[in-house]
Amino acid sequence: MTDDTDIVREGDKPKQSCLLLDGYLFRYKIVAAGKRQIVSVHVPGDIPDIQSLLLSEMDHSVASASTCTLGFIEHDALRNLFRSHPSVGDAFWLETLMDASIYREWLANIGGRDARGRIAHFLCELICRLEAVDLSDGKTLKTPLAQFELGEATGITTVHVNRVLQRLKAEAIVDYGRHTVTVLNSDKLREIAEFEPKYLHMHKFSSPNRIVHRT
Amino acid sequence: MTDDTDIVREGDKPKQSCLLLDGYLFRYKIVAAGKRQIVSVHVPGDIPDIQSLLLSEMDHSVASASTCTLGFIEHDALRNLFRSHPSVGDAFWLETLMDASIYREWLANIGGRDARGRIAHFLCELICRLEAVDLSDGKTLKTPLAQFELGEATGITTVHVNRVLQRLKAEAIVDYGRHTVTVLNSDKLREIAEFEPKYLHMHKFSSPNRIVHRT
DNA sequence: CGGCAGCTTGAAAGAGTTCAATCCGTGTGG
DNA sequence: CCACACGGATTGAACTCTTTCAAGCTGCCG
Repeated sequence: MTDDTDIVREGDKPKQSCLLLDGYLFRYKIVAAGKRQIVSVHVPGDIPDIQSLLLSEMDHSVASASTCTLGFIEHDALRNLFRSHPSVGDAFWLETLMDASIYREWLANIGGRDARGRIAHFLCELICRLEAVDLSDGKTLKTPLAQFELGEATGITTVHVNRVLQRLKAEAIVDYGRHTVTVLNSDKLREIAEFEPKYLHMHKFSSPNRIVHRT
Repeated sequence: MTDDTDIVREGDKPKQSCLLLDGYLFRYKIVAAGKRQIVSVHVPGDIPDIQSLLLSEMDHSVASASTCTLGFIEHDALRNLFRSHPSVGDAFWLETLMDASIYREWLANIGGRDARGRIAHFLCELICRLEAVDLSDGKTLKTPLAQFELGEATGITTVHVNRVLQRLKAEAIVDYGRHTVTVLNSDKLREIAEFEPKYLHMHKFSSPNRIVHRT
């Protein structure tokens, strides 16, 4: 699956869900103004659209943010799986609940912070989630979104995202490169973001992070 | 339960969930800046915190927006209920999914629209949800939030909320009174809001809207 | 070696915020 | 039953963050 390709579109009625194995994915909605709002970003291990299991029609789209690898699981298989193993059902529900928790935090982020804070918070969250699946050492990560997409995720103009990123770099806090994001001063970054990771409910995971079932 | 009282607080580990029978409830988070962000509003029939069933520690607070009536249901009872009746489990999961869908729309709303559009959208959604439970005729509703709270929900300053509301009234679109909100021109309101209710997944409900189990 | 997508830059305009004072409705105590 | 008190609503003016527009730059793919 290559860059910026839709995997499911608003209005679709998928018969399978996907599991992200490698790369980044994001969900977005089109705001009538013609703008696109990215509402979540997904990292390997996530199951970005189990919701289609119960809500037949997609209310948003899912697209790949990078070259990525996905596994597809038929809805029927999923349904059988969690009928016979209630704990699997719980796990899916939990996934949904954690998604919701992240949405709440994003709302607070976009609704309550200025551009600088929003971007810092976005990055803190991503690092945290990547560390949990061993894809970051807390300092470096593969750039998930282009600058303009970062803007679409945080509700900021491309131009302004750019200026904020430049300042963060000049202040030796983060360097948001095209391929790699490098955190230069994570204390400062967290401070700007007022980052408090409790909402990620990370303690739920011990390694191995997830048990994955394929069909 | 009277006005603006916390029902559950961030950090709590509730052993019961509540069902909103009458009045309004909202969830909020404190952004470190000292601001409060309201992340959702609930109307009668909603079960605002089933999530505590699986996510033990609250990552946000729930408060009453008005005098309201609630039913409490023990977690143990809930768990038994949906263990023995899988379809009830589905119903709860569905509730969570619909919440998530609303969060996504709110993100698009706050991230993508200006103050006027945000407020219009907020109102359109509320009316739609209230109509579904026969608490509005589409023109009139009991005011859910004070102006300053409307600001906390949409990420706008009280002062600016006030100015926007004044204009909406002057243009004969909505009259946001202290006790009652009156829609004067719902076509125009929807137009400003670019409102598209698909995300509410309303077709899921036929009357009677919900089957409620008490213990 | 194009050419295009995405990144940069500058200047000007605008939406929304901040601050600070005033008003108003309602509920409370005397 | 009146008067004060307080939370919320209003207003005005100054200010600033963010957007907008528009043009130039750059790295990378074909």
